[in-house]
Formats: sequence, C-alpha cells, structure tokens
Amino acid sequence: MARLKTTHDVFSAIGEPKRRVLIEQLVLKEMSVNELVDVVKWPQPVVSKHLSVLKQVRIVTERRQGRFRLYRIQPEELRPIQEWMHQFEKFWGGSMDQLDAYLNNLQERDSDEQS
Amino acid sequence: MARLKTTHDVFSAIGEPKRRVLIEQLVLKEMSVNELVDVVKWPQPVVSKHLSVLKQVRIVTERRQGRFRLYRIQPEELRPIQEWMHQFEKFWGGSMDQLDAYLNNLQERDSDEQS
DNA sequence: TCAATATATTCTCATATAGGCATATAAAAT
DNA sequence: ATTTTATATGCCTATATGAGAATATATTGA
Repeated sequence: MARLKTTHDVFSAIGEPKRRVLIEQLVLKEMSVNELVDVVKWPQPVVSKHLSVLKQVRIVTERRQGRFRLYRIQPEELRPIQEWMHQFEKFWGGSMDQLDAYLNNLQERDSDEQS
Repeated sequence: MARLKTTHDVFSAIGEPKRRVLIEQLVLKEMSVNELVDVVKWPQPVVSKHLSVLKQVRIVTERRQGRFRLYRIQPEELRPIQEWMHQFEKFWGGSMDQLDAYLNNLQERDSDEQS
C-alpha cells in the first residue's frame, strides 16, 4: 500500500529533524509550549503538533499548570533506540570508545576538584 | 511546505522498520540481494529499493561480484545516532549502566586470568 | 547468439504527513 | 462578563514515498 504512520513508532518519531530539536531542548529542562516557540522560532501550531506526536509515542509527557502546559521528556522511552544501537558497538573504535570518553571525563572532573 | 526526504538523512532512514530489518541482517554478514530476499521474504524490488535508500545515506555499500551485488554495512555512518543518544544516558539506571557492565566484564576477565 | 540468473528501474497508486492559516478551547486577569 | 493569554485543532495543500507490477539491464553460461 503506502507509507506507515510515524506517530506510533519511536524510531520514526525521531526521524523528523524538528522533533529532534524539541527533544534536545526538553532534555535540558521541562518547558511550556511558548517557551519552546521562543527558542526554536517556529509558528506555535508547528510546535504544538510535533509535541502532540511526541506525546503519542510517549517520548514526552504533558503536565498542566494554570494556563500553561509543561512538557517533560521521558528518557526511558528512548531506550529501545539505544538498545538497537548496541549491535554496532562492536565495530567501533576498539569497541570501548564510550568508556574511554567517560574515564577521561572522570579524570578531568577529579583534576577540577583538586584545583 | 511538506515533508522532507528521508533519503538523505540517517535518522529518517532507520525510521522505516523494513530498513531496520535489512540492517539487522547485514550486521551479521555481507549479503547479496537474493540472500536478503530469502531471509526476509519480501518481493525483490522491495528489498532493492530499501537497499537503494540505505546506499544513498551510506549506511551500506555495494560491491559487485559477478552477477551478484554484495551489500555490506558501514557502521561508522550510524555513529551520529549513537552520539545523539548520549544526551539521555545520564537519565538511565544510575547513569552508568554500560560502564558498570564493562567494569564487571573486566573483573571477570581478571579472575579468569588468575585462575 | 540465446537463455538463464541477479538485480535495478520505471510507472502508478494510495496514503501519510509537514506546514500554513484560521479558529476553537481553556484558564486567568480585568 | 469580557478580554487576554496559552495552547490545541481543523482544514487545506503540496509532497514524499512504500509497495505492486511490469520491464529493463547486466552478467554468466550453453
């Protein structure tokens, strides 16, 4: 037949670049729709519609507070993606890049505390 | 205006479930089109078309060998996704699941060597 | 050369949106 | 009650594209 709905699949949901931008903002902090509009500079309905998709796939939740609707990320819902990515890790740089990065980070933090 | 092409974006490319299935197979080993058809049981043109998209975004490369075309995964191309996912790791299970797993692994290997 | 095999391409159709615009809804403030 | 503020919805259009069917292309073999 034709294409399939992206609105019920986490993988497709993050396939849309604007939705990734919204996610990147909401990772930083819970925000209202107009706060997001201020940041991304898209028309409010565009933001609301993408949020609606993200809400349907449960990547975000909505919390009402007076006139505002506060959107918050639900990182657990993105786990399937992380898990799907595991299958590639064995190909990557000695297979332990992330660990290296993390250890380096720890070291840097240690030095910071000592200084 | 309207939607954007997925054919030039790694994130959108893996948004399509059938393409993820093909990737999952090609991670295991380089395969020809008909080998893939045998595995997934879809019409050959369907497989070829999805491979074409994956080739355009460079997730796979094609190598000709006689009448066959062997497709091989290019894991580096999926790195941007892995990197994008990093931003969520701090939310997950003590924030250091993967590291914990790795350290445990190291320890086990140490014990093995000692035994 | 001709047939067989392996794969890509073209054409068509159905459908899923992304975004624009206008408007509806809902809560708060006056 | 009326207005203002915050957000969602509905309608419309353009376009992307997944899949089916038929066909084209390319390579090997007889």
